[in-house]
Amino acid sequence: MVEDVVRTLGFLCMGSRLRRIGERLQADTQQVIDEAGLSIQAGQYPFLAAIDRAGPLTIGELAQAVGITQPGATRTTGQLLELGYVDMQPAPDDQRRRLVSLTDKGQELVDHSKKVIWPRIAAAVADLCGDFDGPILEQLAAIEDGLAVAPLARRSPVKEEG
Amino acid sequence: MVEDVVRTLGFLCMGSRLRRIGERLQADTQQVIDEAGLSIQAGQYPFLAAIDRAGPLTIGELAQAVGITQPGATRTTGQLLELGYVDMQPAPDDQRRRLVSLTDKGQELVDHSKKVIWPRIAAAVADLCGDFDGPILEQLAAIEDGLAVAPLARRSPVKEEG
DNA sequence: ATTTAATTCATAACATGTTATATAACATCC
DNA sequence: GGATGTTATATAACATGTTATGAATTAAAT
Repeated sequence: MVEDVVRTLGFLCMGSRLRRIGERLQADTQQVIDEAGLSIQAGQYPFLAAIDRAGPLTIGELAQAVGITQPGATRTTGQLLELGYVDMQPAPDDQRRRLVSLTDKGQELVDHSKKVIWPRIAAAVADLCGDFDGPILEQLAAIEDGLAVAPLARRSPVKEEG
Repeated sequence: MVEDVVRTLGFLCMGSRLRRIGERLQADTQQVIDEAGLSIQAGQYPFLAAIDRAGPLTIGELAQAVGITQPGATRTTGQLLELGYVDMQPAPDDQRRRLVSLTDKGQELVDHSKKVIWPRIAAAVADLCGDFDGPILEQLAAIEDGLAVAPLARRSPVKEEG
């Protein structure tokens, strides 16, 4: 059995490790979704949830809401259009913006998911994470806030001045 | 300003969120590496570190060590070969296995990184994460162990039996 | 008012993960 | 000891993130 270096190296490989765990969690989440017979990707859910919460959003707002870049939001929105879960139309006051809204089918999926799938996923993840003393969600929030305040490159830099 | 749904939804979007933070951390790490004038990708470091710690490893062992699948290990090893940091030769006893070892150039990079870059990155990440009460590395270990014991789909499932 | 700059989304090219599958080498079993 | 299965790696196809850049529309400026 080979040593898990990412784990061994601790803070040094924190980025790789978070990504790795995130990918694993999302794959597991996908399994729950698939077992429920829903045809949607785990990564597409936050888009629907964002529109459900805030009403129709533009591509740029969706990107912000789910925390990815605009081209990623464009692509996923295109997929959701194909699937018939969202509709898109130019904003009346600004032809550059595209307002993305839920279709009836999309709203139904969201409503059903809120009742059946999302609580189950949240409970399973809480079961996985929540039993430890430190409240991990708050820690993640603090990390995100910390990164916004100062990126790694500005933290504990090598002393360059005398 | 648009609400950050991934953050708002908490445990439900834990996978997306960990991935997102991991990507951000790795991008930041890359910046530190670039500023130090080293020509290597952040994601390639764990491979070199694994060989440095354990001695020559096969492709499969590397995949295990860094926690990705074998095709990913094959690709990254190919890149490290191109860069001249590793060398590859068939295992003497089993021609299917390829033993990947550090070249002199690779060993120099590792030695230099251990002195100059890695401590800096680890310190910066610790600065970012370490100040909160819960020891996040232990929590991540517990999450990984928990996933190995039972995937999400087997946690808090919908009651199907009576 | 026409030119210039800024904004919004789309698209291309790339990075790096995945799954599925092919190929070569080793192991096993009558 | 040759057929059959298993294992290790490579490769193809895909998923989903990124950066860089182009096209259309709006805003600003002289």
